[in-house]
Amino acid sequence: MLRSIYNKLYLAFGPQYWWPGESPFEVMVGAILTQNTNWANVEKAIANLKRNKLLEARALHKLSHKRLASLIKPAGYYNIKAKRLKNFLDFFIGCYKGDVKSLSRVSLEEIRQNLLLINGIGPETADSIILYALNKPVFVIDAYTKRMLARHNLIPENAPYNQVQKLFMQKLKKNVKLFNEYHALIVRLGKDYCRKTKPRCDTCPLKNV
DNA sequence: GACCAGGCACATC
DNA sequence: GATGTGCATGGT
Repeated sequence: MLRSIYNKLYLAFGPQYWWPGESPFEVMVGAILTQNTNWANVEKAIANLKRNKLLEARALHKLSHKRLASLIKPAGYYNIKAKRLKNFLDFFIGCYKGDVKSLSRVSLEEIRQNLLLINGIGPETADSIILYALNKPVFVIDAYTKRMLARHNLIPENAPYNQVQKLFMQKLKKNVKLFNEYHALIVRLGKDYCRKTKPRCDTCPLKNV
């Protein structure tokens, strides 16, 4: 079932070329900034950082809370996200010197555990970083994923993150490319068809699933 | 003007 | 363990 959903989505939408970011560090920052926020707003915040040449771990870490918050303002929740970025950078620089390669050497399980200890990084943000910045095979679950499965009666509306994740990871081959594309396709589906209100089920590629 | 967006932590019961 | 609330901008 999950495989045939993937096939239908890929057929309908084609490759999505995720994550929309130029470097692993940009992906990490974007993963935090996009929490409960429209991606277009995140892009504005990231553009502000780029314009000031601050899309780099140490440079970002040095900023005052006030400065960082004002730069990421378009992404919303800017005070709390400034703290969350700082918390992540404390870890990333403190333990790995802000070096993606050294973080990548650690096992998926250990990275995930450590990311989840950071205040402000929950399962979706951790898994997005692991999959899209570090290219390790973990499946990212988000609101769209749950909504899609719930609307097809494959999970209850309020199914917990880990349970839904297990569903995908047990049924699919643990493959970075597949996990990358699948989650991106679900987001695409969610934006175009599986919205919270006014879903467009009549023309949805999963209409007969 | 209401509603929503690629969550998460924390308070309260 | 479940349920509710704050955090905030910008597009539809």
